[in-house]
Amino acid sequence: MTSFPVGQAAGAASSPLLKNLNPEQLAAVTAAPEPALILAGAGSGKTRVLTTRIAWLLQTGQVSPGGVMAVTFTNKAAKEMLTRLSTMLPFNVRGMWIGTFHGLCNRFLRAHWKLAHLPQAFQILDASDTTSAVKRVIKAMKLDEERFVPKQVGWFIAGCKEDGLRPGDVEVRDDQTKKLVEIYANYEDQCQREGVVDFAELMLRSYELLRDNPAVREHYQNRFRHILVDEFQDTNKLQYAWLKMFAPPPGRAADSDGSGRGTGQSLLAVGDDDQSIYAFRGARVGNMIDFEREYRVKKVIKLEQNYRSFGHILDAANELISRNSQRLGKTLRTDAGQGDPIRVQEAPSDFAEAQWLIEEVQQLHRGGLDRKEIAVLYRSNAQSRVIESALFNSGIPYRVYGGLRFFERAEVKHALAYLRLLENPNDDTSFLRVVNFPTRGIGAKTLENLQDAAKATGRSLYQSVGAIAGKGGANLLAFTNLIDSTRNLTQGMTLREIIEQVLETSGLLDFYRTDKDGAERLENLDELINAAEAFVMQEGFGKNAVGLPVDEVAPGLQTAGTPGAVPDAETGEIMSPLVAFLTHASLEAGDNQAQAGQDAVQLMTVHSAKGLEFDAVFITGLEEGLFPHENAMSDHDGLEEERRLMYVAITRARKKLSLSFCQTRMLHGQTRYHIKSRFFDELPEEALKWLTPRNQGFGSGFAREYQNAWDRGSGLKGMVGAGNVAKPAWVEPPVPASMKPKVSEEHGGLRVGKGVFHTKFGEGVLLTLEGAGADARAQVNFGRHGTKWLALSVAKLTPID
DNA sequence: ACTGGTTTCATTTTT
DNA sequence: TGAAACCAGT
Repeated sequence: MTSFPVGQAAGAASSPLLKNLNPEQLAAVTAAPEPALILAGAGSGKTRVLTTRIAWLLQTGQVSPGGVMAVTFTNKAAKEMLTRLSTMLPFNVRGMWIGTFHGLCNRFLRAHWKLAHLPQAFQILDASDTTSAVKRVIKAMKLDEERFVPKQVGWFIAGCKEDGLRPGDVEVRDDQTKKLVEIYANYEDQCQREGVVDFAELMLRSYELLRDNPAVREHYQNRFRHILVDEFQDTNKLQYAWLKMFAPPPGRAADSDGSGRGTGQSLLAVGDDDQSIYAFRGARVGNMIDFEREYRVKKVIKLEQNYRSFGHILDAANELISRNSQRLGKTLRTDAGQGDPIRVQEAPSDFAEAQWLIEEVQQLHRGGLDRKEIAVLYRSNAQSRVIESALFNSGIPYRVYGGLRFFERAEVKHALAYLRLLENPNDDTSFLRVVNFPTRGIGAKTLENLQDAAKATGRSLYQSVGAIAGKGGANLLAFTNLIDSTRNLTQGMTLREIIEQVLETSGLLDFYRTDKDGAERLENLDELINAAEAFVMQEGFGKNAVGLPVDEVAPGLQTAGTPGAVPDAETGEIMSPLVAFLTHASLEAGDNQAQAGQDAVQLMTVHSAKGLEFDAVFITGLEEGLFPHENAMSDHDGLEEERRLMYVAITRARKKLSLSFCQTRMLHGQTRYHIKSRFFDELPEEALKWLTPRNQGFGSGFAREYQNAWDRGSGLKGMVGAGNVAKPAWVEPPVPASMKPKVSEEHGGLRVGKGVFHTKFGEGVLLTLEGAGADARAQVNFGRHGTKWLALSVAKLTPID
């Protein structure tokens, strides 16, 4: 692909794509194909710039769809990018490499599972799976769980991985670390044995694969001419290193030709150092400065024109953030005028604050503002309780963000565990999760014996069941038989049928049908079936979570035409819809908010508000010790991060911003006295309008009045909350029948129900035929080898009689 | 296996 | 304060 002088590209200037972009946005969109850093302020049209650039690159022929990689952090951001792109481009964008870091790593590892030393159907552990896996390791090592708290050990391991360290690489200074590293090593073995990977492993494994396989690395370096990274300030060390594998900086050893010129890709990093609020989970703002230096970025493009907020709000944000010392430097501006001043409320107590909030919300709503355009932000989740209670008692619909997501619900996880065991019975995490749920008389003692037996032989729990047949083994045997027979029973079934069958034979349905409050759980299990159905429809089976444009997979990998499927080069085997769905479930935990459609006030932490915007925003609990949080106040960096957090909070507001704080607050069961947040002193006085007299003392009549009104304060007991059944966000309108995967009875002499022969798997029975042409795929039961999906363009299947 | 009482802990979180 | 985890007793 030739890169011609940009900006002057024929027709580019007149392209309707570039209309209405401001000069900075235009510069970013049409930047030359070389490393670039874009400092994108809040509300500066960052996503628009990213998507327009991709569209422009494609439209001007500078790159083909397969040559673009765009990385985000959240599924939401990735989805948004895809949606916007699909309206700008005349072709299906699904096949492009646009996704989250983890999603793309997954694609990559599925395509190269052999090189990655993983089973093709490897499963992904979510956070809670990881913790319980770690817990098992600690137990097996007979270590003190007080000293080695599973969750913390999990963080340690993730931390190591995010620094690119394997157990052997960790520097051991003390006994504690030494033990931790041992746990890490054993945990690794266990995961490998069970064929599972955690989130950090997805990243590290694909990084190592690229690092250790020059041919693969070069292939991808040649392929991806344009790499775009969103929210670059949130990248950790490993993610940055991973990006470098695809686009090595000039003059490094990783250079494919050793010329010292780099490999000619254009790596475009978009970020905002002022919105870096995830240092506590390993994000390195420093990556931005490193990037600028290592890639010899010629010019940093700053997007400072804000299209979201009125002047007072931006003034406040600018003034506040200017107090931070370590900044790349950027000042937001707007053409929108000053707007309303920022209202500030001092309340005598947290109850009073909530009550004031209610009045304000009602007034705004009466004034014509949708409730969903009103957000109440707080620093920590615990603060939501009082506010929820007040809203509930006033009958104002509200929605709390955070909390359990759909695929994290216990009943859903149980169902998924059974499904995983069908695919991989050696998944001990899933085995332990459901071996005695619903209860089948398998107690702790039995399981301990089983685990001992498994440890002694280095086999999985499932494989060790026979070994302890004597002691309590009968029930265990019944369980493995249940799994095996369900597996046989579901051969050849559709995903929907498999799940229905599993729910039934596992006893889950019966259990919840008799459980007194199982109704909601049954609904969620029903929703799981719907989700699976929607998944199959939308993805068209076979692609899915993998979504690799098959003609561009990797050197030496022959692939079928199914968009997204990644068949094995030798056998043509593709992921089954079940594996694809399980992958989807771990990679995208689903929505965590109930009643998405309703017009309700939005309650969330400042962290989860990042990236969102509302007409009216309330930032509550602005007290020293809470916001900024006391745990962050000890060091300079911590305080600066709190300030950035406040900056993020302020810049969420479009029209109206209100700040509030309390003199007293119920915290950990005790009434605590606070002074107002130092952030008030860092905001421009002209932009603020104090609703209460400044510096009011404690216990004033004003205070007592509210206090009395709220002392009887009704708790949350018996309240139903804002809806119970999570509606998964991925369920979209039903797909017309014409778009459903084509099912046929016959293909090139193959007939459903007849025998077939495969060079590797031998004889089998053809169960299903789907799709046509290069897309055609078949499901075959090979008996001993199990049931497999095959891409017919790769797999050599011959009919037999 | 289930229950009810006791203890412990409390910042932010996506994948 | 309140939840979640843990433990002891039936």
